[in-house]
Amino acid sequence: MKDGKRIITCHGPRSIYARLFDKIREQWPAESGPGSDFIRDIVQEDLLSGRRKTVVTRFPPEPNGYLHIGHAKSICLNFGIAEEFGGHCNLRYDDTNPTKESQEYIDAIERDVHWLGFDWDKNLFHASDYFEQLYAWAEDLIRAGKAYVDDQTQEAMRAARGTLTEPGSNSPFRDRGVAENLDLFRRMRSGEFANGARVLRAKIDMASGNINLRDPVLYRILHAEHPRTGMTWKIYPSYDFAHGQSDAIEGITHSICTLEFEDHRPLYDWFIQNLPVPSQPHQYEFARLNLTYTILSKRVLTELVRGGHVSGWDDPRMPTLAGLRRRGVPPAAIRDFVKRIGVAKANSVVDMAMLEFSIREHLNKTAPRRMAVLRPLKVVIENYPQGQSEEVEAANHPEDAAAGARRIRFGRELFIERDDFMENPPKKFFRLSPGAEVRLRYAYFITCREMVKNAAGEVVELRCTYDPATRGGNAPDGRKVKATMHWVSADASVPAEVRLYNPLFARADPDAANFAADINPNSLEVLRDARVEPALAGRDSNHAVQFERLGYFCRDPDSTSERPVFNRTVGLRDTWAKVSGSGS
RNA sequence: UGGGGAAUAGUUCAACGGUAGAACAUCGGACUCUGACUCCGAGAAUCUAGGUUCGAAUCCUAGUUCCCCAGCCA
Repeated sequence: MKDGKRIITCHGPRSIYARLFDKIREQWPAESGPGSDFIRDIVQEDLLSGRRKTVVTRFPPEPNGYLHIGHAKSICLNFGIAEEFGGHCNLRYDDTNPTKESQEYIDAIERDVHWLGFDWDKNLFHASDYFEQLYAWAEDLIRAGKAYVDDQTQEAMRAARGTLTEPGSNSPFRDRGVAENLDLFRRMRSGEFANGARVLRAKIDMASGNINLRDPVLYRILHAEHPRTGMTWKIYPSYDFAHGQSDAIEGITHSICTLEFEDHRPLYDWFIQNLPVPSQPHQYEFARLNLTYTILSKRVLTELVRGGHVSGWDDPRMPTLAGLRRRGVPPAAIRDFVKRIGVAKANSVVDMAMLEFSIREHLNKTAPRRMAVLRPLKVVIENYPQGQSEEVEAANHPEDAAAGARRIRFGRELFIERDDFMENPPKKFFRLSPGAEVRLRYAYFITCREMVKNAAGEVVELRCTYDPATRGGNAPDGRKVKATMHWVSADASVPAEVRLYNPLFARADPDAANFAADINPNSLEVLRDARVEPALAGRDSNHAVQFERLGYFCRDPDSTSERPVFNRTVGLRDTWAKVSGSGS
């Protein structure tokens, strides 16, 4: 604290607000930390000022694909705000386009939102729940002379819409009488006309600088089966005509969406003002999530799946929630990540390293430690008695004694990691090399005496000696080794398949328009000869584990009882790889 | 050349006329039976030019750059 320091406090309305904010915070304490952003500020002020008595939000996916981590940002925002301010959040399907939607996606969305850790309780809705009401409102608009049936072809409509810099021109059908409009619209509903024959349009302003206001389409004819309403409807409302009104019906107070809808807001408001809706929702926009080395676009993700570039929506390389789940990413890590990146209106690309940090941070605390050797190199302990073996004790978690310990079989023949041996080690390499002594974790110090090579000159086996006095991993004479290495017993270990994942795209900034060119050919590496300690073999659980010194892994559903398959969720930070320049 | 938005360390987000701060990343160091974790430290930013003000990232003016919009997609 400095002497003579004076802070000129701001009197007037601000300080009053500051006190009120404190009060609000007491009343609605955020779960962990104050977590604030411009949207939460708006919500707070609305509650303070009395403009709103309560907060109701909604997460409104269209069931035309799987949810990805970008949706997680929206889910955490909408459900999070509702929770923090004592309101509720609806799950609402924006199911207004039956040609793109399916039950598979509906099921996947519910599974994924639940998995992420949110619950809509009874508040599950569909835009299709409101089709009848929306239709009635459309007729209201027609009666008020604010909507008309347009017979123009799609091409003619496009031509008459004008361009970004030139105004559009009125449709020749714009001034049709109310009776004729009503008759035509009802016949559209009854299925009398073919797809594309006519549309219902709002009569707003063909010269507006905002193209969304140039007589937007309210209804189009679609003879298609809807996952929920079947063949009942032959016409379907557009997004613009359905969304705000659905919000109003549900009593949504804060309708939070992404930036690209910013210039739909005037249209959103136009409907709210011109229709007898039961409430007055407002729309707010935030910047969607972008991540380096991936593409968060349903279109691209769909093509990745359909084009066979990945094994499915839940391929562990996919940024989908299903993919992240299969990859072994804990939902809590995703929530933490979303909290860290914040919410703002500036377009941004978040470094994938931030996601990885959240994942590691969570897994470090929760994942039991195990030993596994990905690329085995055989080690024979020459001075270890033939035909004998013993058990050593290994802690399940170094920072959590309550996690207990397990016993691991040690014997004359072992496997170590191929990367942990170098015949001609560089200076900073302090693992195993000819003549060097290292510790086998929880077991003994061993020294490499001899290499066995095959005809090609490759090292296929190491002949070592151990120091029986170092049992448990400590030398009674106090001598130190520079490396501690993981290992498994040759006999008492289980063969496993391990799948290593690298970024799906080779560039930090892949081109969504031509994504195939940027796909990383080495995004998946399958190791078929891995060996894991037996404790890992039997378990059905897909709980995350740490393979010591390697990374966090989880059991893949492709596992069989005799052959487990593990996915690498994320590697450990690897300072050595940086120093040596050898990635893996 | 229309309309709507956004510009702060490498990245993401704070700072709401009064000391530009955090996290991730990067680089050092300590510790270590995981080259992990943890701990300590360092470098690193207000788009530009004017103006208002005792004082500007914040207000004003003019510019620059980037993003979105011309589906009967959402």
